[in-house]
Amino acid sequence: MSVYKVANMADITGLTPHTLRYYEKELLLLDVPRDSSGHRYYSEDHLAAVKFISALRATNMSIGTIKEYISLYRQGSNTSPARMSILKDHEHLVMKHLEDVKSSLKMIRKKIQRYEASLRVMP
Amino acid sequence: MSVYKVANMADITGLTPHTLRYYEKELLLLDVPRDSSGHRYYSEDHLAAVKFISALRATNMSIGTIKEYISLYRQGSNTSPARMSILKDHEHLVMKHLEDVKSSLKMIRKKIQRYEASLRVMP
DNA sequence: ACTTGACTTAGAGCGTACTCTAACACGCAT
DNA sequence: ATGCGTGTTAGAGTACGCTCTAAGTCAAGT
Repeated sequence: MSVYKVANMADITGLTPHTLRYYEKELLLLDVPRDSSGHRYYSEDHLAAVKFISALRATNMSIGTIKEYISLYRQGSNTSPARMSILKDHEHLVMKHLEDVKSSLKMIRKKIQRYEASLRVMP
Repeated sequence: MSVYKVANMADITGLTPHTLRYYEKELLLLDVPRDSSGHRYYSEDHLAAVKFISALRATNMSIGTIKEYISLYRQGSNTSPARMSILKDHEHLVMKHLEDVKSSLKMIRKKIQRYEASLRVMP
C-alpha cells in the first residue's frame, strides 16, 4: 500500500483523525491532497513526516517550534542549517530532560527501597 | 537554618510561592504552620516533601496521583504497601517513558546526521 | 430510494497545571 | 505615621494540546 486514508494513518501512527487534521491546520503537515469527494489521502512521505513529528512531540517539542521547523522546510533547502540548529538545540534539551528524569527516578527508587526495608522488618 | 518562609522555599526548590500555596491547597503539602501574623513557615521535613513532590512531577506523575499518595500517607503507616505500589507503578511508567524518549531521540539524531551529511557535500 | 459509514468543516470545549489578580494585613524603617 | 516589602486569600485567567460537536457531503450496499 502507498496511500492512506485518515483512518489508516490514525491506525498506523496511533494519533486520531482529529489530531491529524489539527496538525494539518497548524501547518505541521503540508499539501495533503484530496480525492474526488474531498477526502484526504496521505502518501508514504506524509507518513514519515507524521512519524517524525510524533518523535518531536514525544520529546516535548512544542507545536509552535515544530511549526517553525516545518515553515523553514517549506522555504527551501537553504534553510537546512536553521532547521539543523533547531534539532540540535532540541537534542540538548532532550538530553537534559533525560538526566533530570533519571535523577528523579533515583530519588523515587530510594523511597521504594525504604518502603521495602520497612516492610521487611515490620510487614 | 531550619525553618523557611515561602520565598526561601521558592528559592531553594525553584518553585514559586504561588505554586507552593497551590500544592498546599491541593493537599500535597500538609500541616504548614503559620507565625503570629499568619505567614507560613516550612520545616526541613516540608522541604524534603517538596523535593520529593518535585521529583514526582518531574517524572510526570499527575497532581491527582500525588494527592492520592499523600492522602494514603495521612491515613497512617498501614497504607505503606499501597503507597509503595503507587511508586512502583510509577517507576515502570517512567522507565517506559525513558525508553520512548530515547528511541525518539535516536530518530532525531538520524535526521541531524542527514543534515550534517548533506551540508558537508553541499554547504 | 435509502441507510450506513467514513469523511468534511468551523469552531467550541476540555483537562492539566499552573499563574496571576485584587484587595487586604502585618511589621519594620524613615 | 507612612510607606515598603512580604505575606495572605478566593477566585479568575492562561497556555497548551488536543478532543469533540454539529451539521453536512459522498459513495457504496441492500
